[in-house]
Parts: sequence; C-alpha cells; structure tokens
Amino acid sequence: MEKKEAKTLPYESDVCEASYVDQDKVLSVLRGMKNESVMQRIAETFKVLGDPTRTKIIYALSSAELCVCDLASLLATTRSAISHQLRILRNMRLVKYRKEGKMVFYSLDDGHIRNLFNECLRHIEEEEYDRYDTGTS
Amino acid sequence: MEKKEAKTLPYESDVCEASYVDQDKVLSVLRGMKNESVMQRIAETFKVLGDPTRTKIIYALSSAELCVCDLASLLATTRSAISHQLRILRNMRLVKYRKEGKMVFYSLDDGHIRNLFNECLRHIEEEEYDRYDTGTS
DNA sequence: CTAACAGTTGAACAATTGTTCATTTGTTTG
DNA sequence: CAAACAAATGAACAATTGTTCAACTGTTAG
Repeated sequence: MEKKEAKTLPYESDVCEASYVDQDKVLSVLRGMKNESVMQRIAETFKVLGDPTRTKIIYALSSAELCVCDLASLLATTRSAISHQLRILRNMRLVKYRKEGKMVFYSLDDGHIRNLFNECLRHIEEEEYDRYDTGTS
Repeated sequence: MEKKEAKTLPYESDVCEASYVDQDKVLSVLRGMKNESVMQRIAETFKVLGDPTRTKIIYALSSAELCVCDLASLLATTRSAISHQLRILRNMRLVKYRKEGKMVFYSLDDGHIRNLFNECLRHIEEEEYDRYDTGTS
C-alpha cells in the first residue's frame, strides 16, 4: 500500500486518473458510446476511405463500372497498385466485382458510400466557405 | 530511339498505357472527377477520422463538450496522446475549442461531422444485416 | 499447345503515423 | 514569487502502410 508522495511525481502519470475530471459528464458520455467493436469498425471504414488512391478509386466507381486496367489508366498508376487497393476495398465490402472473361469489372457495393462521400464533400465546401466568411460582422 | 522488343518485357510496364482501356469511358469519368486538391482534401478528412483514438474523441465530443483531461479519462490514455490527436483534429477544423482558465474545452466544429458519422454507422449496420441475409434467394 | 494479356499476390522497402517520455507554456492559488 | 496543475509540444521509437518489383493464375486467341 505504499503511497507515493506528490513530490515524487515530476510529470503526469501514465493515465489521467486523479485530476479534476468531471466524473458525471464522463460517465454519461461513456454510457452513450457505441461498443468498442463498432467504434473499431467505424474507424476502419474511414481509414480505408482515407487513402488518396482509394478515395479516387471510389470516386471513379461512383460514376461508372470499371476494370482494373481502366482504373490504372485513370489514376496513372500500375495495375498492381490498383489491385492491392481493390482487395482492401473488397474486404471492407465497399466495392463488388463481376468477372467477364479475363477482365474484372468493379463497382460500388451500396449507396451509403456515395452518401458518405457527398457528406464529406459538403463539409469541405462549407469549410472553404467559412474561411472567406470570417472577418465580417 | 532504341525500341524495346516485346520479348524484353517479361512483366507489365510502369503504367497502364497500352492495353485495352475503354478510352471513352475513362475520359468521361475523368471529366466528372473533382480536381486533385479536392480529392486530396476528402482523403485527408477520412484519414483523420480513421484513427481509433480520434474516432472515439469525435464520438465523445458529439455528445458533450469535454476537456483534455475528461477525454484522457474516457479513453483511458494519457493527456499527451489526446492533445496530439486534438491538434490534428483542430488543424482539419473538425473540432473547435474554448479556453476557461487553465482548462480547454473541445467540441465539434459543425454538424456535418455528426452526419458523416451517422452515415458511416448506417453503412456498417446494413453490412451486418447483409451478412446474415445472403443465402436466401 | 503456346503466346499474350488481365488480374492477383508476396516480399521488400521507404515513408508515414501514433504513442511515450520529457520538457515547456500559461494560468491559478497560496 | 513559487508550487501545482492543464495543456501543448518536440524527439524518439515501434508499428503500420502503400508502392514497386517479380512471379504466378487463369482466360482467350492463334
């Protein structure tokens, strides 16, 4: 039970335990939190959408069904790089595919992804607007 | 002008240039694409939302205004780690802050972020549903 | 069958990223 | 002023990530 004296703590301890935390507020937020695995899944989804190459693939597929070679040409990169990224998108069920001979055509898996994209775009545009709006008044 | 013989190309060249690309389709998609900097901004936004710690911070802030110490307590991590992540969220204008004495209270910057979050959640829930729905025809 | 091609994949490498540790800044209080 | 505390920050480190290179699978056409 050795109690550490305050003096022996020159900087913060590992985890914020002691300080003036608003316990009630924190507990209330904690209760409203989705469970860990859902949070993990959300983070993962955003992360997958957060790579420039994948972002562009998704955007391209939101306007047409395309094969690997089309995408490579469109994004000026190799088929290999595209293929690696498509696998990640496939695993996250963000895109689906259809085989036709030796070609494989990819498209978006569902409409939510398009919505996510548009919502993000709206945020960015509003951000842009705000930047020029501040200063008046 | 040394022309390489086909035989000296045992595998694909750097970029998909030659092959059977549907030029019309690709050009049409390309025209519909947002410009590079917008795409970059979208990717960046998703990326920032795509780290588990930041995802949780955002989610927590979507239900209450909190200080660094509250967040550290809530996520069971150090104030330093939270502070580093908050800077990133600040830079992307996803959160705003308000100083009160030596405390700093953070909150979401605008409503779009909440929408983005909810849209993502809906995608995940539908995904979950689909997984148990497949098999029947 | 063989050559050519679309796509996939594994290994390796460089680049980026998140956390920790330690220090610093700025505010409040004794 | 000095001690105490919230928060911010820089450096360092381990872990993760995206691309490239090279090889491989499977399909089509001569």
